[in-house]
Amino acid sequence: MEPRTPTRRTGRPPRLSREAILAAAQRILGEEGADQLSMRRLAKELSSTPMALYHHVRDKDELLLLLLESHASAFPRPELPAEPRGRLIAAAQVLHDILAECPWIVEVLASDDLFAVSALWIVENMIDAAVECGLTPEQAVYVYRVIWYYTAGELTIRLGRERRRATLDRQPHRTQALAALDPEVFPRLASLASGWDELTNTDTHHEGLVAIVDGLLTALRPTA
Amino acid sequence: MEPRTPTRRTGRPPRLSREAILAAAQRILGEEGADQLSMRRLAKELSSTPMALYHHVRDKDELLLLLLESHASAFPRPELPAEPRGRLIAAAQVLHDILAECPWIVEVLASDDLFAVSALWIVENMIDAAVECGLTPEQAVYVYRVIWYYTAGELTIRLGRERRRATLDRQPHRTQALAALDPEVFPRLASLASGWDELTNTDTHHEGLVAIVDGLLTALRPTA
DNA sequence: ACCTGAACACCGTTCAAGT
DNA sequence: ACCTGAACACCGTTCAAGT
Repeated sequence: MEPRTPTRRTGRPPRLSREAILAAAQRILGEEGADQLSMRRLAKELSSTPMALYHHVRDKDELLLLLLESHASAFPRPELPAEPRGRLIAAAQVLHDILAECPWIVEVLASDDLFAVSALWIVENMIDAAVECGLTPEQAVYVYRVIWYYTAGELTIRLGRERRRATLDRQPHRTQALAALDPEVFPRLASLASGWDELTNTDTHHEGLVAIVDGLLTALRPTA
Repeated sequence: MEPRTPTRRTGRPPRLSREAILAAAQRILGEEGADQLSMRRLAKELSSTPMALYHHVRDKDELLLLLLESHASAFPRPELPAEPRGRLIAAAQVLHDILAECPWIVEVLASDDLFAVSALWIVENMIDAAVECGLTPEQAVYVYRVIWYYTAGELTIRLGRERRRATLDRQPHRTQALAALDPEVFPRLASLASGWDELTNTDTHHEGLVAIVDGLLTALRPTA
């Protein structure tokens, strides 16, 4: 009379799982960098074949989005200020901080400017805060987009720098190219040449973000 | 007594040339898109072999930079306003307009945030205008960088959209994903869902740029 | 149901040889 | 000097077959 356990399995028991695949992918990402993460390399890491992976993820893009998803959901979710301008800035900052640890995802995200669901609360907060700042919903989306472009750009260039570091910097450095410029036609660039690398390597994301938010708010807000 | 012509050629006469290679590359770019431009495809276009190309360009990156170079130098160079804020904005706008026609270059440019020499006058003008706005050279470079990130981000996402269009849009659209959100936890996103695509497809680069410039100037400028 | 092997249709680039 | 062919060391993905 005892019924057969309803969750009876059929077929071969799985050797791989999404979790195992994601864990292996994270290992490669951490130890060898995003450029080394290929379906073939990942299969090797799991002592499996490339094709076995396609039983657990639809394609490589889905794999990358799953990685972002797990990274974003593990990220500590900070208290946001109640005051709208501060909330907008703080939310945008979290967005940046989450993605700064996986800039390789921007290439995937760029295809359609949207996100992992576990990061959607950030977008919601940004738009809501912008509306509370006195903007229309349409303007709020526009503010969100400008900030997203800024963030995506910073990440793209961050990724480029990382790649460059990985390729061991054998190419002539930009400082030299700048120093070689004719100071008659490029006075500013020529005089800045020696300090260029230092200037462009400093992290100024946050100040830029604040300035952008304030610029947008003053441009759009009805002058009360 | 007549000396032998000093430019006497030795060896085999060239069948390929940089110009021919660049022209063919531009043809592929225009007709089939940036994704189709590979060294092998380019060789085929020229009825040659992939390896013949390496006699005229160092590698694929150099080829892409040469393409940018020729594109940028052909671009009409507009009069810039004398007034510094306007000049800063106008220069940044040209930068954007030049690159908007070849967003695929951003991946290459991103490796080190610098340019084709025939676009350097823009950077020079941006930094010079920022200094004339009352900023220090260091602040001016920082302003340039924020604008460059914004521009690079817009281009990256533009490229993504183009790629998406090329892959024939067979994936479920974001509007659906947004509409499926719980309006209790994502009230803003849920209510915007139906208009999302339209809102995110409109070109708002210029307004964003102006707002960013003004935001940066008010944040940095000594309150006179 | 889950996994394997071989194959397809590509990449960028190096190297040794040909004219 | 300029070009070719074959090869190296990869990609993501599909398809037919195995257990």
